[in-house]
Amino acid sequence: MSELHLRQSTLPASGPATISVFASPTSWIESDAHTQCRQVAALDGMIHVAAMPDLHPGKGAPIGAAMTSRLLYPFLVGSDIGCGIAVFPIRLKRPVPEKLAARFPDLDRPLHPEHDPDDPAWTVVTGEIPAGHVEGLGTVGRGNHFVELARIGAVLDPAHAGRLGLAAGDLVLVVHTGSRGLGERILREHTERHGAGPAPDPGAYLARHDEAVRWGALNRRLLAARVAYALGGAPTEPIVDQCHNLVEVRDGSYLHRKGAAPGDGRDVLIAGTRGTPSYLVAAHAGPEANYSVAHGAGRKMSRADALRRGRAKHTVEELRRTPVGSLVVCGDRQLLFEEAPGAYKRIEQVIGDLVEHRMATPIATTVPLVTYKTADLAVGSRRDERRRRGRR
DNA sequence: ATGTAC
Repeated sequence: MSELHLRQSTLPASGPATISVFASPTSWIESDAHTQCRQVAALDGMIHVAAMPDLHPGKGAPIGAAMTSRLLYPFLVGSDIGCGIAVFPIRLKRPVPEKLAARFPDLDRPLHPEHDPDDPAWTVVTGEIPAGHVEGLGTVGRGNHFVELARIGAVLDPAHAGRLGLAAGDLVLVVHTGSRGLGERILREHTERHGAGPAPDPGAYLARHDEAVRWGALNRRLLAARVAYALGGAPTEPIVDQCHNLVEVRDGSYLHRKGAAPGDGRDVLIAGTRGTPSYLVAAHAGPEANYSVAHGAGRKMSRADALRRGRAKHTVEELRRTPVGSLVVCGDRQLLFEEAPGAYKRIEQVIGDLVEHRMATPIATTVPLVTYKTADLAVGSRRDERRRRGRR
């Protein structure tokens, strides 16, 4: 009887490539995303498209998919090469969201080796900066990127959580960001010459891609260190750090992941939203899933729809103070609406689909306390006011 | 998701 649960829906593919969708029939997936999966499956050299339960339409290619091919297609990774989610343990004395939100540093302001040589966050940089790319280091970016202080909520696999050094109530920093301008430049330089076509010299693309992947991982460590110092903690090694936009050579073909995390025996944080928990899972996805799992709740609405509907439904204050009691640092009203929890699918449904298809086992949830999206104008003006009054 | 142009 479990056989039924193991089977995933299959979309008719126009070419020889196969498509598997790992979502239960009750999980709503926008039809444009299915269309994009068929378009990808029809590309020259495609072997198999695995769609995750957080599948949604992207720019040209679906987001939430793992795609194998005999040719390397840079656009199937996208511009944010190396984007991923890392989890860093942190110890703080009294985690009061209101106080900590005001202490988050400006993560839109880059750290520059020459302009900020004394910033303590540099201690996490031990080797060379990948590609020698110093622009934008230590910045979080926009869109769905964030840095979040969270506490471990439900512990669903105590033994596994224990091996990671986690117990209920512990604090972590969750960092979701990528390679900023570097990955964007790498894709643009390919697209200017070859459009959506495959890389004529896969090795040359892969060399630059690998640098962007390393840059993304370094950026997540820098961000965690910046925030840890600002909140009165200390930098730590990540206990989880998986990249969900990348390509790897596997079994002689190219496995492209776009909004899909490596799922072959690794621990992954699957992001919820800025008002719901996220799930730390042990991923064990097989070949049908292209060894991948979902990377987050997945957008339910386009940014335009979320903005339009959010404005009618929510006040800014509702979105800055979430249903789980956390605070969202975001001085950009539009981004606040675009990233509202209601613009995303229910994370429990996404995790449920992964569990049903035996692709992942939940370890623990992380519950947001403070999520940083972009500099809060109110905080800046309060600081200025204090300075004017001479209270340092 | 991005830097940059409108």
